[in-house]
Amino acid sequence: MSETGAISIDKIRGFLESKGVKPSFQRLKILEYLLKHRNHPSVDTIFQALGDDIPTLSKTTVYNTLSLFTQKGIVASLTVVNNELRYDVLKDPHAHFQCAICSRLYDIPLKNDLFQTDFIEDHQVEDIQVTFKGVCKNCLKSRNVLDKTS
Amino acid sequence: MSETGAISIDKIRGFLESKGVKPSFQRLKILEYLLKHRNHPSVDTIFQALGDDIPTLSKTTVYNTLSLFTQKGIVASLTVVNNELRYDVLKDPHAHFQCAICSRLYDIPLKNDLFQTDFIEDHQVEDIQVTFKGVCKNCLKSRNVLDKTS
DNA sequence: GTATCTGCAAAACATTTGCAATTCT
DNA sequence: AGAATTGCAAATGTTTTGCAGATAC
Repeated sequence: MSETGAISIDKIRGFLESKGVKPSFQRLKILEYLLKHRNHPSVDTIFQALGDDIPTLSKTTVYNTLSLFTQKGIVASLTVVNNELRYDVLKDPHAHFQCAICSRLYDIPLKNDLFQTDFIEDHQVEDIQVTFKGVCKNCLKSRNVLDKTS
Repeated sequence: MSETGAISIDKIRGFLESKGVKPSFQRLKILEYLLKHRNHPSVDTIFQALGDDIPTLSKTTVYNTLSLFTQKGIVASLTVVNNELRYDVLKDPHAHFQCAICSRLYDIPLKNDLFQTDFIEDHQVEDIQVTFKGVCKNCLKSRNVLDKTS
């Protein structure tokens, strides 16, 4: 497993405090999880994953914490997959690619300057979400295998 | 009310048949509604609106029909607003602008050629959704009024 | 007459809300 | 003790499923 975002609990605590959020154990663990797993987890995924560390954890707390984080600009809830909220730690603006087959979400860097606009058609733009849908490289590979064998 | 897409029932019937969908009364009415109201209605909106024409209509049928249409590539379900599915008749690729205040959805034409790509990072792209979020011109106006009076 | 389509009722989910118990200082 | 946080249980809202009745060819 990739441990890309291995950040110390102390740094996370400091970060939360700097954002005006009291760093409770639950909040620390949830943010740590989000930083470690950059695959846009759902509330349920987070809840399941933290169950081992925090046996008394309630799903309500996960909901509460994520909406607090959203308010404070720490995470963003994004384009819904299968009617459930997915969360993303805020970082450089990027697009998402969602596979129609395995429904995995990938991050796509956005180099294009289309997204520098502050106004479109008199509307004031504050956020941009770009989602590509299609078949991801993994599923393309499996599909090719099938094509060959059939 | 704008009646932009006034298309005859016969044309709609022919279109459905060409897509391999049997043109039942319910299906005709639902597609007619989608063509006439290009404001990304929710299942409930469609259900309410057609209640007059089809008193026996069931919400299940609206769900069934829309997922059939989605399968057949006639409509696309899109980025969820307030956790409900919204539907769009397929037409030229375009972006959406969602107002954070009144939560209205606007269509934004996409002229940029960023979206001609068939592949990004080895993924095969079949659909692109671009959603801008912010404050729409109407709400900007009201906000300005408030600013002046306060 | 058989396939398909429709629609009611119930079930399955995700999310929110009310409130009591817990924790922190 | 007082304020904030947590978590259970119930409520809400959307979507799905099972199945019986209606409809179409």
